[in-house]
Amino acid sequence: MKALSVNSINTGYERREIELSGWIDSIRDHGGVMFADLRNRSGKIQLVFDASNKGGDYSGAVAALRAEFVVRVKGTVSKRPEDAVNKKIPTGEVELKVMSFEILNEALPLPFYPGEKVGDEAALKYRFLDLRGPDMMSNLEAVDRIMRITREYFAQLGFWDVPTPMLTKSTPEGARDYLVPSRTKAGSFFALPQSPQLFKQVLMASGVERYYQITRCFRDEDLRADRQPEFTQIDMEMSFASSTDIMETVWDLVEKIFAAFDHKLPQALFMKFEEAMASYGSDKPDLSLNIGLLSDITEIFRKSEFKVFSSSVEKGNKIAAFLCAGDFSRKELDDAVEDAKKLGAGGLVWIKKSGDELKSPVVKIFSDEEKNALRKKFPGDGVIFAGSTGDSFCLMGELRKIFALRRGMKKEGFFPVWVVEAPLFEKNAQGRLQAVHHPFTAPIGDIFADDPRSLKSHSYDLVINGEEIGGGSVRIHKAREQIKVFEIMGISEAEYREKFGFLLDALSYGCPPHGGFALGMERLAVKLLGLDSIRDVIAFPKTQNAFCPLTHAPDVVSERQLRELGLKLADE
RNA sequence: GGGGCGGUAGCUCAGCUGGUUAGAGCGCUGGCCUGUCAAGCCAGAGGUCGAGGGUUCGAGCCCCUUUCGCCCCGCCA
Repeated sequence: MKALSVNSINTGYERREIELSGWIDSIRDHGGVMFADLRNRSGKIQLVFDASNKGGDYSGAVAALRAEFVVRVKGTVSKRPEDAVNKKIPTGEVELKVMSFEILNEALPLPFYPGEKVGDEAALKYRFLDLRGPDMMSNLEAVDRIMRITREYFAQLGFWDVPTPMLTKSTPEGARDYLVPSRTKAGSFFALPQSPQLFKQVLMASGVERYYQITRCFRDEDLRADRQPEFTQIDMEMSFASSTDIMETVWDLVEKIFAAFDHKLPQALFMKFEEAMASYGSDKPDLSLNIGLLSDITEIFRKSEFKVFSSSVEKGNKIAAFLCAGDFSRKELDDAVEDAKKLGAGGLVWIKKSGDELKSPVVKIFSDEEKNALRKKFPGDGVIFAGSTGDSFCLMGELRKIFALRRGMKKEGFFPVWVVEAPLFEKNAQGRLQAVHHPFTAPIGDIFADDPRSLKSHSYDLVINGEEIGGGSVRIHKAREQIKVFEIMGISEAEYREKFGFLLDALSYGCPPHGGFALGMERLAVKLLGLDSIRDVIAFPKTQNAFCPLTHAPDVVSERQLRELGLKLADE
């Protein structure tokens, strides 16, 4: 196959006769001479159909060619006149004097043209046109590059790509499953995997030692800009490895991927989960925000005359506060209070601080002691914002983010951080303990002896600029520890045997210690390319209603298909 | 499940306090034009104003219902 990249055609090709295939991009007919661009995925070059040129077939081209027709052209590369050089394209110094052309396929007038900015509905319905544009084309190339680097990297380290089932078993916790009815076992269902988690652990029990996979995961939950019902994980697991081994292995890959896009990542920081919550109010701290960290000022106001605070503290709430440098107008402060209310706060206290001077409608209620303690907590100038409603750290963390973005307090570049040692359990809405990470995460400490609520885990999430790029952990590799975790979570023996029996079996017959990690490939790509939505790196994404406008999936099926599966639709 | 924004020509959008025949740019069709590259100039075609109902003498505009798209909360171990 002859591979001539359009972009590589330059003056070195002058007077050479070449043949190119591609699409007709912008036609410019001057009457007597017609220009058009030939575009394919490798670039664009100007075609010239000249009436005065022997064999140029100007009138044939004018009559026959339209935008986005697919053609094969033969012609001679020639240098453009000095004053006709186009600096905007790499091939701008040359053009192809077309001697003959063949229309490989015609195109109807298009709803929109490749590269044109168009709304999501049209873009997804005519995705092939959208993808034909240079931006989407380069996004697809970027994803290919990420996957190729990943495969080469893991192969070199002796990781094996072991595919795991797409038709598998529904597991009780986590996201809603996509279900696939079974024909041979009517009334039973497969689930599409939410991740290959259990299979990769079984592979460790099998002695694979080093596994990786670039694989699809499915979760039937509501969509967001960074969430699709199906997405891609770069998944890995290794035996006999410590947290550090795994983080280093993942980090080297992430660095290589960023380097392939000319980004040098700064060394990732390590931050304990606790600190992330205390300083950022989030398990996904955004270190690119140039705004004061959260502070706990609960103790300052525990006995305050300012009842908004003291009575909230009495109810067991904490008071979280941060300092935002710079001045706020009255309107901005009012907006800030509105923001806080929208997030579910009863209100928001603001205190302007300049040197030792504190100004605010509420500051006259504060005692001297309280004022001094505030000055000590926040030595800088600006506005102190404080909130005491419910989960005040989470809420103030959100506000902090909103203000920083609104006021342009965001640093350029990537700020990676490992968030480590998340608690093993948290209380859910029903008051039961559930796993913060997942129930297969190994505890730090003794699951049998220690208070489960105080146990931390061998977990590590990689966060870049406030976005979770991936997460992993060292796993529990002993059956009796795994069983203990299920028990703490209030899962009955019957249930964990039924749902996780195969995992417990695998752990019971000589399973090595192991751990692993999974990167969200699309999220990584979006960060890398500076895009807003993972739809931009997925060739055929779904809308927010999990619908595909291109294929019209999901769709109804025939009565016969349902019958074969032993299914009947409920009325209405 | 909830909050917000939006749906007007093929595409991107404007449309005032409810008032005559709903506009623009791009694209499309035809004509002119020999150096453009988002070509230019002239002319033309193109509309169920997402759908349904209501208020009104009169609705693209107001009200209700519904549907689709986007952003967010819940949810996503």
